[in-house]
Formats: sequence, structure tokens, C-alpha cells
Amino acid sequence: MSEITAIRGMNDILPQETPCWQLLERTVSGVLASYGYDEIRLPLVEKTALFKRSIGEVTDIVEKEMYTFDDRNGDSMTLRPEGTAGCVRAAIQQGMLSTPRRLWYSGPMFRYERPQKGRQRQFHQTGVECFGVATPDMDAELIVLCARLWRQLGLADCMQLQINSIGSAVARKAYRAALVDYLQMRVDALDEDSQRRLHTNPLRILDSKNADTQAVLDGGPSLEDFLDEEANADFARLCELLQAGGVTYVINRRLVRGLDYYNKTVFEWVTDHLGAQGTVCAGGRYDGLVEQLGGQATPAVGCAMGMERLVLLLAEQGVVADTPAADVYVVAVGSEAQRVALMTTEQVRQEQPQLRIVQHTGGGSFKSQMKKADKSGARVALIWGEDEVAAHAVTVKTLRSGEGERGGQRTVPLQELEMTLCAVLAP
RNA sequence: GUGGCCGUAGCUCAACAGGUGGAGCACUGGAUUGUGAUUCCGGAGGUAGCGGGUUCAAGACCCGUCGGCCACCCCA
Repeated sequence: MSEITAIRGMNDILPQETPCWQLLERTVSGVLASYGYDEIRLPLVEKTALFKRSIGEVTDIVEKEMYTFDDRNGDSMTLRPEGTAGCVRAAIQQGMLSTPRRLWYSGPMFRYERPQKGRQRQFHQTGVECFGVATPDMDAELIVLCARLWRQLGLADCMQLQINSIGSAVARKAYRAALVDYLQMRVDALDEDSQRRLHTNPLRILDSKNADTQAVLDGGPSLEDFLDEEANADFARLCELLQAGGVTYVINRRLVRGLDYYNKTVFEWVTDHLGAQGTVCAGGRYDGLVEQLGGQATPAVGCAMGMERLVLLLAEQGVVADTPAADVYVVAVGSEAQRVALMTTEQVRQEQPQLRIVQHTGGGSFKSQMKKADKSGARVALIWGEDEVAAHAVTVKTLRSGEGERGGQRTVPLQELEMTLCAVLAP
């Protein structure tokens, strides 16, 4: 094997996998279109400051997971670790915020993490962002949209929706102080990671997987008690709307998000079918971010789904998308036969662009070419022989993969080829 | 960044008390055959991830390194 291999955590998506990706991408963009969302395409590289200001200086993403480098001008650039920041930046810069906007984007994101199942260094997210609507009906729309998507993908049964409200920045600050006070008395009972987070990002202790830590939290202050009236009312309304929309949910009062910009509604679609990386789609409201990045204060809510994780789920659930087989495989032995074959198949492609016509290339005996034709999965083989070429006719043979069954064979003039093909290939 | 398991042909995997590396599939040449299937014969393809060490001898044991998987962490 060559010494030059793919970079760790940056994987090839192989031909046998791309049909599944295409199915997923088609379904996603179809559902988004049906809700009136517009696609935006954003750069993979942004100024480093954008991510520091939006995601938060003390998050793991910014502290140790970003691909950051200086360009030839000495300016600090970063490969986007997530999509919201760039989308908000574009919305501000392009003046798209004067009226409510529904946007979506899709593409690769980069995070320097240790690869494992459902986690790689280059991964793909599809994100949905709505600007300019402060009321929870927008939050509900986003969630209902996701639910529809899961149904359409056949994944509804393995998804669970968790929701929570983390209130305003003010409420969170008060709660954070109370939580730190409470936990500092019981530091010894916390796991090592939680002890560290006590000083860096205490709210993240809430979703610790450690059982002892969770037990300690049971006796502590609850974020719910710190929420203001507006947050509570919005959350109640969201629940009401989700019920109306037929979406079942679980309220998880310990659900917080890893990025600093969220407020009020947060939610996560999780599955227990993917091992440790169970979050398939997550998001929430981020009313302060647009202003924080220099735009007019604009309420916003959004979410992002991990495409690799969805592909894994699709495969795990047995949703298969095969590469479409060729319709016609063309065998032409001899240089004159090849010349006429090229000419004629080009003409057929012009008239019947939906047909998948695979031309045998390279050499090989008639026999070996027919083997290839059979393996191609095509339903018809066209055979040009020297004699037939002279007569401007071609042999059309129906391929059968079934045992013992022999395909039909006939010779037709070239001008009748298209008609014959249509007749043979008709379902 | 931490831990566990793993690293032999393109793929899936063997073997042996440590003693000059095998099979199946795939690829390829041919024979048989009223299918292009089946069957049969042949071929190509590995400096055993890489680098050290122990040994008369290492793919096998030890150390390091790189890579993979899974988990922690993080998060979509």
C-alpha cells in the first residue's frame, strides 16, 4: 500500500455507500423545500474570530478541536467546526434579516477529535436556521419538520425527542452560581471530569454520564426553578404545539447544549442504535447570537443533523439504496464495430437520456466481454459483430440472470434500435 | 488527550512449541459445456503497517511508532 493515505478521521465515501447518501440528501432537501426553506451555500473557511465569538471561548470545540491556521497574509483562518456561525455571519452580511428567513445548508465540518463510531474529523451536517421569529411556533415547526423527515426516512421508530428550556442568559447565570455553590460542597463525590468542569463549564455537569454525579445532582438546585415567566410560558406553548403536531417528546431537565449561544428551547433527537454517539440531530433557540456577531438584534432558532449518523442508522435499519444497474451493456468486438457502436449509442443517449448505457471499454474476447455484460446487471446487451456492422444492423440480446434461462436474441437495423430498446426495456 | 482490543494477498480470514507464509472470494489464462451458468486445470498478486530488541532462527515474544475499531471525553 502507498504511504500516502487519507488523513485520519477523514474518510472516503465509497461508491457502494453513495446511493444511501443520495437517498438521504434527496429526502432532506425535499422535506425542507416542502416547508419553504431556502438553501444557502457557505464557505468552509471563516475567520477564526467568528467561531470564538459564537461558539464560546471555553468550549472544547474552540479550545482544542479547531483546524486553525494562518493564511499567507498572517490572518487566522479556521475550517468550520459547525454551520450556524457562518450562516449567521452571511445573513447579517447580506442583509437577509429585515424579514423572517428560513435557511438551510449542508456540507462538511471539521473537528480534531479522536475518531470512533459516528464521529470523524471531517463529517457532514445539514443545518436549518430560522431568523426573525421569537415565538415558540417557530421552534415547533423545526421539530415537526424533523419528525416528518424521520418518518419519511423510515427512522421514526428509533428516534426519541428530548426537549428542555435553558431560559435566558440572566436566569442561567443565577442558576450557574447556585449550582456551583451546591457542588463545591460535594466536590469529592463528583467524577474527575465533572470536577474540572466545575470551573470551566459547570452546566455541562448536568449531562454527565457518571451515575454518582447524577445522584449528587438529584439533591441540588434545578434549572427549572430559575426560569423566568416568559421562558416558562414559551416552553409550555412549545409542548402544546408539539402535541398538536403529533410529536411525542420527553422533557429532560438536564439537557443543556455544548455551545454557548443557546437560550430558551433546546432539543435533541437521540437514538440508542448507534452506540456512544447517539445524538443524531440537535438544536435550539439562540436569540442573542445575531447581535453578538454585530447584526441587528434578531431572534433565531436552528438545528443540525449529523449525516454520517443518519447514514449509519439507515444502514442499521435495513434501508437500502442500491446503485442502479445499467439498462444496456454494449459489446463491440473489432475496431470498426467499436466505431459504429460509439456513434450509435451516442445517438440513443441523445434520444433516450434516461437509459443507462454502459459501453464495454478495453479489449477482451467476445466471451469475456459477455461475462462483463452479465455481471453489469444490465437487462439488455447490444452486440456489434463485424458482419452486422457491414449490414448496419445490430444484435440485441436480452440478458437474464435467472438460472437456466436463456435470453432472447434478434438482429435489428440501426434505425429501429431506439424503438426496439424501448420495447424490450418497458416494464 | 486517556483506556481496551486489533494490524498477515484487493476483500474475508487461517496456520504453527518461535524454524524458509495458506484458503475462500475477487482478478486473469485455458479446457469442458447447446447459456455468458456449472465443473476442471493453470496464473498473477504479500520485504507479514513501520522501526528497534530478544533468539542460531520472529508474522508469531518484548519495546516504540503509525494506523484501525470501540469506549471515556466531546458532540451532530
